Amino acid sequence: MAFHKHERTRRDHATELAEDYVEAIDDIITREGVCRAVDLVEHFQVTHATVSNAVGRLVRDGFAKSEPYQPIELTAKGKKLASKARYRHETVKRFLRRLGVSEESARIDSEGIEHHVGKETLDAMQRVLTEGWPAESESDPTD
Amino acid sequence: MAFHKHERTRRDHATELAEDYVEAIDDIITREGVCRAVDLVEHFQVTHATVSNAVGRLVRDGFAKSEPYQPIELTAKGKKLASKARYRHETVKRFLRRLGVSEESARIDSEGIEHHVGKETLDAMQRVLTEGWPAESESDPTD
DNA sequence: AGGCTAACTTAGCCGGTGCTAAGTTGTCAA
DNA sequence: TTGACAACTTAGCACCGGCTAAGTTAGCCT
Repeated sequence: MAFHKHERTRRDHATELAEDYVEAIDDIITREGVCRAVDLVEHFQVTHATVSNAVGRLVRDGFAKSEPYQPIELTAKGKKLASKARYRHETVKRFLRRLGVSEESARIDSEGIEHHVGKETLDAMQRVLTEGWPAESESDPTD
Repeated sequence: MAFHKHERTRRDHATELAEDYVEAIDDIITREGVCRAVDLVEHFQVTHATVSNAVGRLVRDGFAKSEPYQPIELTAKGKKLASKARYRHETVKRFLRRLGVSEESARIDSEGIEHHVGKETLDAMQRVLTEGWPAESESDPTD
């Protein structure tokens, strides 16, 4: 076990914003061709100043490239993080839909949940989506 | 819908720490009789100063009572939040276990996830725990 | 060319959550 | 009783992620 009891949760928080941003940037580039700061302002409903700071951190951490007044681009590292985040996001959301949760709730909850889902949980959700629900068992799981 | 696209997630973050703390305090009181700051230091693996700050915020926000060098107590409001948090935590964790996730992963992931689970999702998880998996359906959910 | 407007940046503030270092208080044992 | 140690608080720092206000730049229209 590489983490203390709560270290994972704290580490998640540190990268949450970065994940949300690269995911949004990637989506916007796909949809619009390029991503401007103003698109992120719209998407996250925050001010230009906030976006500017956040993008600055992305650049500092090697996730994005940004020249003043130019569209924002993702580095290879950023693209990789974006696709991982989107996969998680989509999987969680589709799983919640399958669980019977409404589109609206699934959208909202999956945004919060996606950052806290480890590989094992994600795989279990994916398995449900491709193979259906696990067998009912009354007692002691073995793992 | 009362929330902007990302407002819920942001609002969740604001209360996360409070929830984690009241939940821990409640657990420790149940287990040990009283809860001292040093117990929280141990539990969260942070310094005394950090705990002191955090408890100060709990007191300020009406969740806890604290006199210097005395055990920490929860207000009615704090107890209510604690039991709500614990219910969510337990439900999420048991649900993950049922999904086939290991004890270790369920423990870690449920800590992160519990704060982002809305009523509808929580109810759906609870339903699985009491009534088993929902029916398989191939197409268009209606809600 | 000049000027307007929208987009963007920068500076400075706040609160939250972490830290270290230093000071205070309570308690127990000698 | 007093001295040592553990528990706790306080002060001060840093970073994050919001904000407002003010300044800068790009692009377009006349």
